[in-house]
Amino acid sequence: MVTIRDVAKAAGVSPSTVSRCFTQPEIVEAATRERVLRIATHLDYRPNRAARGLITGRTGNLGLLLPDLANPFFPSIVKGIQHQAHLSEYQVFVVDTNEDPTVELGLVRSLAKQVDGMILCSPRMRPAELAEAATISPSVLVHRRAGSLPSVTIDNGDAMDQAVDHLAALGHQHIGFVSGPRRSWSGRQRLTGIHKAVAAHGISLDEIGHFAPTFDGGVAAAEGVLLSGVSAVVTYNDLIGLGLLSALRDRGVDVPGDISIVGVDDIPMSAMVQPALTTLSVPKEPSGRLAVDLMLRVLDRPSSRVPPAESLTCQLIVRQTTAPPNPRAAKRTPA
Amino acid sequence: MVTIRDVAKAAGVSPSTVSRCFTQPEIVEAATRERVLRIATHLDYRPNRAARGLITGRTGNLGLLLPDLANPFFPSIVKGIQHQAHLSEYQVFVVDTNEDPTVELGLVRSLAKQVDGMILCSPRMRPAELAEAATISPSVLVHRRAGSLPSVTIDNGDAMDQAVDHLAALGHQHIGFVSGPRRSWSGRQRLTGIHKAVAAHGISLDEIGHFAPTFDGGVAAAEGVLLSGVSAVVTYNDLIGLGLLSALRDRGVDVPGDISIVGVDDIPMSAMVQPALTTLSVPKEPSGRLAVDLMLRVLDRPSSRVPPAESLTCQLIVRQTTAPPNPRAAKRTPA
DNA sequence: GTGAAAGCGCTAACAG
DNA sequence: CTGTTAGCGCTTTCAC
Repeated sequence: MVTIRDVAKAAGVSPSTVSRCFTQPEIVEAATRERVLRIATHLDYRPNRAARGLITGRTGNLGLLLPDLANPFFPSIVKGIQHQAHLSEYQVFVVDTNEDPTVELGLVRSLAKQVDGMILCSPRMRPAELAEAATISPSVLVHRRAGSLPSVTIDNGDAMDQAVDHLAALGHQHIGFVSGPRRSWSGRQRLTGIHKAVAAHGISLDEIGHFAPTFDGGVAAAEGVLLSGVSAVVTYNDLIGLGLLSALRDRGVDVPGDISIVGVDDIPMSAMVQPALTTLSVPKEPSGRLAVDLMLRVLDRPSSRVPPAESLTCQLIVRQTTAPPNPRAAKRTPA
Repeated sequence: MVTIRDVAKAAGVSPSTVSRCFTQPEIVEAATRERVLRIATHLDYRPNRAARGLITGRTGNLGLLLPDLANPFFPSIVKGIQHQAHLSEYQVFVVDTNEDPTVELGLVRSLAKQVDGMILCSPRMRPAELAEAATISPSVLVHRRAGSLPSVTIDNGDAMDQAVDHLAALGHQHIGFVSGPRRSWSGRQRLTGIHKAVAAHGISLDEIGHFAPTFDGGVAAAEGVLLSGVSAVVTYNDLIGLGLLSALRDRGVDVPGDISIVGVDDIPMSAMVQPALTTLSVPKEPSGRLAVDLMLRVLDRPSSRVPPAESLTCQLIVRQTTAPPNPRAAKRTPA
């Protein structure tokens, strides 16, 4: 392993000078800098970040906590985060909590020493725990807001507006919202959002159950949707929408003929399925990038008050699971 | 931040003793050990792994390189790797190369100092580069074999046997293999495997193009499949199979009525689509866990010759995209 | 503008 | 069994 001393010796300077060439290049004389850098390259010298971190207190690492990497919604976010982190020479530790809220805080603790900050993506822990996590390590929240912690979220209210506008324009008068996990921050946002949107249009809304945010959750929702007599639903996320779509078709219910479906997320699957799912596309890589930006800003001036919350807007993608309501369906739904 | 000295002072012992309590508990007297550990817990002391690494030369981190986290095949592997790594108190740096072979080696270099070893998952680099990577950091390969590097792969030959057995039993006489990236190690394995399998059954095989291992790649493959006149195909992976399925249906070709499809991987989507894709399920989390085991074994005794290559077997999952050949289809295919 | 010295938190000889 | 000493690779005062 080639150390800073090897470079120093080869360049005929002191280790301090070599160090400065990397950390504050401008304060070392151009000529020596060139020489040192050239020799460093030639020797394939790479600063040991752990050693550097020991003294600077900065590791150059970021931690990323997320509930389930196998949920197709998350990989794109991870990619966005990684991309942006690498631009600033940060590495990222990814930790999958397997949807278990009880391990989250412990993981933050065990990672704290090795990272400069944590990005908590859709964390399931309670607000008080979140506040504690932020105490342990500088944290930024993704897809959630809590206290005055920095966060990047999406505008769920606007998203619901778009969904309801679309459905109302198609002629739907009675729609449903298939909700996800009871404790999901986004879920609550979407629920209150759709209530408002629906009121503005003077159409009626049914809340349908709480279901796991998975394909199987959507399958389980089918019965409730049918019983409610709605002509269209917005689902908590695409996975539920896809499961619902599949279960409905299995029962001979036509989509969008009998029931329209709008999902949220725009996961890759939604475009691949037939009929392709109409959905609200939430910016994924951008969210990730923004989260890193926020993190870096926080790290740069820990005390100063940075804009703590960024909000991104979703985009409605009309595909094949939405259409005007079927008159027959209306008959099934006596007002 | 509480250091080893704080604990030492509070316990009335030297830092070395505290250190030993964590690294070699058995050599310190039971009574003192208890006391030290209790105080450490009470103070919420956690060893600084970077500082430890500086002297032991072991970081407690593993690096994981993979081509594309958004490919639904990889998340499960990552989960398996993480799970097993955490059991041994290892953290893992995940790096997504965006399918760019040219950056792989560089990433290995830049990560080398911060990890004890690298897990290279479906690496796209050339064998010589792979050898070089292994020089830089202890490496284990996943889904690829090269030289005598430790690796965990799947038995592609057996997988192709299973696929062809299934298709032959159904009565297919002329099948196709839709191949993926030209330089994929697994792809070559599967190709030679299916040639053998087909020969054993006395049925004929068409190789159809090289396509990107994506849904769109599968869409692009549809024309070639139709032109070839085969009554069934095995695709390089599920994503291609799914794209093909979709494109075929768009053209009014019935699956499995007119053409049967067998994929490889068993990604979540394959079970969710209608008709659900018959596929060869490759063990994903187990592969990941095994890779970590191998890594740890290598790290424990770097010199000794460990069993370098583990091979896992796939399991055929018969779903709805395979059926006996349609007589009409046979007409389209004059022998 | 550059070097010498000190020390980040920890472990590894080496004594005792 | 435990304490002392030295030093991992690096950055950072502080002199010069």
